[in-house]
Parts: sequence; structure tokens; C-alpha cells
Amino acid sequence: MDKRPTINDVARLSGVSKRTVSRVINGATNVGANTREKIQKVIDELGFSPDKQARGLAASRSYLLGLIYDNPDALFIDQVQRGVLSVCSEKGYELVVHPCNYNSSTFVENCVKFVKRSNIDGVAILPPVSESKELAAALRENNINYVRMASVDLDDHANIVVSDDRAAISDLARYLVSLGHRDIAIISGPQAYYSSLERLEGFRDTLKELGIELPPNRIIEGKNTYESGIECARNLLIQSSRPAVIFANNDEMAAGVLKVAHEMGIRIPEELSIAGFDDNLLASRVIPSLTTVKRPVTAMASLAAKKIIAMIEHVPTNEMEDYLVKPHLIIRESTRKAEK
Amino acid sequence: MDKRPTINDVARLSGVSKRTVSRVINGATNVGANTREKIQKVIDELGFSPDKQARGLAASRSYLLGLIYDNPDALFIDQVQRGVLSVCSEKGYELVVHPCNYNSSTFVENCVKFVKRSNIDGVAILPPVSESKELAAALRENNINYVRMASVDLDDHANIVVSDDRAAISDLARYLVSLGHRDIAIISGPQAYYSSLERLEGFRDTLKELGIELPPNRIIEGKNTYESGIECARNLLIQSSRPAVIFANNDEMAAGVLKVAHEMGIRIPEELSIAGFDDNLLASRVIPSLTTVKRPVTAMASLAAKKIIAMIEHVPTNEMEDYLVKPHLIIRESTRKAEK
DNA sequence: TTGTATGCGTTATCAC
DNA sequence: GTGATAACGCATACAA
Repeated sequence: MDKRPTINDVARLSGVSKRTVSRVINGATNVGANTREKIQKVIDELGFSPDKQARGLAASRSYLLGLIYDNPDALFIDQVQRGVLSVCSEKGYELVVHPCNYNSSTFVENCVKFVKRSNIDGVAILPPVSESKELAAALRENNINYVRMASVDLDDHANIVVSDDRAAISDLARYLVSLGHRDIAIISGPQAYYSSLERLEGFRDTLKELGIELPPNRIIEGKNTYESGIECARNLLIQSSRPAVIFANNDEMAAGVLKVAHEMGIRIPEELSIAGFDDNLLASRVIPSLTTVKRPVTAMASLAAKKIIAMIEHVPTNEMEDYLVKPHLIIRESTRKAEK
Repeated sequence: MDKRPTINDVARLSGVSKRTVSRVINGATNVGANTREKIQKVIDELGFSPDKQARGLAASRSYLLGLIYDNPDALFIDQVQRGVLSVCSEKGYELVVHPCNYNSSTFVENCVKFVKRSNIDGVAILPPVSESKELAAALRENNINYVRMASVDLDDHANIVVSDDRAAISDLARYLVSLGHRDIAIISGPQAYYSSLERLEGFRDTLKELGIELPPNRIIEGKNTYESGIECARNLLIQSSRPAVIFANNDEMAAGVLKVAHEMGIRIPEELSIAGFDDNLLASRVIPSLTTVKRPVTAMASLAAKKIIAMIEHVPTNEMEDYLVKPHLIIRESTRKAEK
């Protein structure tokens, strides 16, 4: 690679010491206006930008953020990356991705090593890994800056961004009931995940408020995969009296329900209303398109990035308290008013 | 963060100079067996691993690979990331993602700066950005290691991994014809992309070989988006005599065709066969599921990563010549035999 | 407001 | 085969 200009070049050409140049680079206030201007001019002419490695070595910083995840949903990850990156580029950080295996016994250790090896300045953790108490504890113990993205408020507000799934689910439940439906079923996510529990409870509680019960045979636990959606839908739809509405914990499973309904010749939404969660790519493409709930993922991710950088740079900002975002309902073709 | 052991600690504890420790770390041969063993033991006990920053600063290396893309298809990106990462972790590299705006006038400069700022050791470039002659030239000029992932052979084989779309498309065309169809239409991708041209030509050439013409009114240029697929499908299906088969340049557009067919009450595949390209998530979820072509994306990505690392480390391997992968046909529900 | 000197953890140049 | 020692490019006590 070509030789890049260094801080020494800048110092020499502008006739000051590199200490002063360093001040300008880092935006220190105690520099004379003339000097600053002179130096800045040289910097611009040379197209100088400080070497991240050297900088990091000296300041024990890397200007690298990490993204830790084990999420089958590529679209979600992609949106998160874009959200984080928009903040990163603005603040001079780069993003290093680190998929991991949540089920592996060494995954916590693995993540910590990842951070230490590359001196990652801070990490954002995506669901469902973000729910790991062990990981959070290990990071904290090693003084690693982190922010979790989750659906439940399970950490200090400085260390988390939560999407208020419960509120959004409540909106969805109200909407479904407002359509006149009373026999409603849910395919929930794995009960090992807080997010699944949260959605299930939020759904059940709101229905109860509205005077509608969710009997055990109308609750079934899925695995958040398309295949699992198919399986659960079969169990639900094979029953002698089938529900009028099925809400699936995510769009993937909802797509599975759609598939089964099609196989069984059940017309959607005439004979069965279906709702999902996520606003996955699928949701708008599938026929009929899915009524679902969209998390403001990119916004969550930017917020998370801002919080991490604030921690790294020790600039206490309002963003530390700002931690809650609310998903919103998207009504499409897969739901409709009850007949009669 | 906790203080990590340094090379000095290892040297002190094993009673040798750090130069020798360095030799062991880097697998130099000229070290006495005893010394090596002794040092290795200390390294293991301490859990020492060299600091990437310091290492990079000294050797002007970063152990960072970059991923440059501007691709609306998150799933594709995700698969690439996994492919690259599997090689990275094995070889001690990390992956830094860098989405960019292909249409921006500064995108080439932007990418070069990205690499220089962080001393990225090498980059993988995804389609369609990988088709940019300007970017490749700029990287080459700046002595930046790069490998392009593309559908056409447009660079030295050391610098590219190409998926043989033409061959795969040919298989698809033969398959469609073998079903008995003769009136076939194509919604191609933007003709500004080599990949689109390649697929269009491959499709047309194979049909011609089989004695079937592709008249102008059976060729329409789309933009590779769902919306564009819808628009093109309307134009195609509104014609007085409509084609028996529509091949869309990607699954997103094929999904659009499905949508329009549904609106117009055209039964798939009874009245119209549809095929896509990519084996996007959609392809298997949509009803009916799409016949399509799957690129071995993860394999391509691993190969690209191996090639980049080989370039960085100057170890000439067979991988340098190995550059071609072949996508394969996946037959699903959206295509069927012509009714006689 | 500006400058001097030292250190960050490694690799690399030379000597022995 | 092994070891001093100088880079690498920057940040930061400490002076002035």
C-alpha cells in the first residue's frame, strides 16, 4: 500500500509539534485559533487521517464495535447492521461482526475472547443471545462495554435497548378483537425466551381485559421456524372446531400457517385470520400479505450504537436513559372482520 | 478491561528474549526445540495471545478483512458473511462490514478510505458492486488485496470468484423446454449489470439451441425488485396471448409475478409456469413454492476469503486458480408440464 | 497555549 | 539459535 501521511508529516509541514497536531485531531479546546486553522489546512491538503491501529495501541482503544448474534433471521441482522453503521461512520468507528452459537458451551468464553483479542471497544448483542444472563455477567466482569437489544427490560438502562413488544402485542390483540373475533389461538415462540413469554403474556392479558379467554388448546409452542409453524398450524387446524384467528410469534411461522391453510383449502382471510410478528421480508410478499407488527429495528440499533459509544467515550448523554422503542401494527390482507 | 499478558511477560517467565518468543508465535523454524517447548508452555499457562493492534502496527497488518457491498438482498449478504467468517476464525482474522452506495459519486474513494483508515488487509466485494471496474482499478492502484464475487469472469482469477450463472441458466432453460413449453418469456435484470446480461444471453442462447426463439415482446427489463416484478408481470400478462412460462432474473421479481398472477386469477402452475433465480428465503415460502436456481453462496464466500488470505500472506495455493462455482437448479411447485 | 519525552505491544534489523 | 534495539504512529504525563 502507498505510504500514508502520518502525524509527523502534518507536524513538520505546519511547523508545530505533533503534540499540538494531536490536540487538533482530538478536538481539544486549548489550541490557538490560528494554529488550529493552519494545522487543519495541512491535514486537509494531505488527506491525513490518524492510523487506527497506532491510535488504539497508544490509547488502548480500537475504534471497533462488535456485533454479537445468533439469529436465524438475516433480515433482522441486516437492518441492525445498517442502524449501527450509520452511527459508526459518523463517529469514526468500524463494525466487526461475530456470529456465535448460543447453544455452545463455550459461547460466552468465545465472545469474551473475541473482544479481547481485537480490543473491541464495545459490543451490541442481538436477541436471542441478548437474553443470556451469563454473557452479560461475563462482559461486565471483564469491563467490556455492551448494550443488549431485547424485548424485556432485563438490565440497567444504560446497557439495554428494549422494544416494547408487550404494548405492540396489546395493540394487535385489540385490533383482532375489534374485528369481531372471539376464538383466537396463538402459536408462541420457545418458552425459554423472555421475548416469547412476553408476547404470549401480553397477548393473553389483553384478551382477558377484553373479556376473552385463551384456553390451553388454543396455545401451542412453536420454535420460530417455518417448519415449526407448519407443524403447529396442523395441530391447531385439525381440531374439530378450529379457531377464527391464529397469531404466530413471528412471520416465519405465520408463513407456515398460510401454507397449511392453503393445503387444507382454508381460505385466508375469509375463513381464518392470520397475524405474525417482525414484518419480515416475507410478510409483504406472501399471498395474502401478512398483518404483522414491525419493530423499528434500525432505530433500535442506532440507539444501541450511540449508547455504546457514549460509554466508551465517557460522555454521559440522555441516550443513556433513552432505552425504549415501540413497535407498531401493520395491517395487511391476512386478517378481516368476522362474518355475521 | 483486565490487563492481558504481553509478550514481555512470556519472555520474562520463560527466561528468553522477546525476540525469541516472537519467533515462536509466528512459527519461525529457527528456534531450538527445547526453547520452543518451554515458551509454548508459558504461553498456554498465561493464555497469552498477541495483541492485534500492536502486531498490526509493527507489521502494518490489521488481521481485518473487509466486506464491501450494496446489495438489497440481506439473505445473500448473510450467507456471504457466514462463509467468509468460517475461514476468518480459522485463520485468525476478523470481518469488518462496509455497506456502501454504489450510485454515489464518491463510493470508490469512500471504499479506499475505509480500507486505509483501518488498515484492512484485504476486501471481498459482493455483486453488484463487484462489477465496478473503477473500484477494482482503485484498489489495484492502491495495492489493496481484493477478491470480487461475480457472475462473469472479469478479472484475474486470483482476484475473483465467479458463479457460472450461464451454465445454470442453461440447465433451467433446458428443463423448461423439456416440460413441453415453447412460449417462454423473461423478465431480465437491469442491463447495466453484467450478471443480468449473462443470464439473459445464456437463457436466449440455450433456447435458440433448442430451436426456440425469444421474440422482443417476450423480453422485458426489470429492476430486480418486487415492485418491478409486479410491473413487468402486468405488462407481460396483459398481452392478448400470454406466455406459458415466465423466468424472472431473481426470486424477488418472481414473487411479484406470482402476486400479479394471483390478482388476475391465473393459476400457477396450471396456466403459467414461473421460475426465479437465487433461492432466496422467499422461494421456498411462497405459495406455490418457486422453481429457481441456487448459487452456492457460502462456498463462494469461503473460497473468496481463502484467496484473500492467501494474497495477504503470500502463500501461493491452488485456490488462486480455483475460481469457478456452479449454481444448481431447484425444482419446486411453480413449474409444470405443458398441457398438451 | 505549546512542546518534550515516554510508552503502548509487537515485528524486524542487525549483530553475536 | 538467540538477543539487544530500533521502528510502527499515535496519545498522554509532565513541563515550560
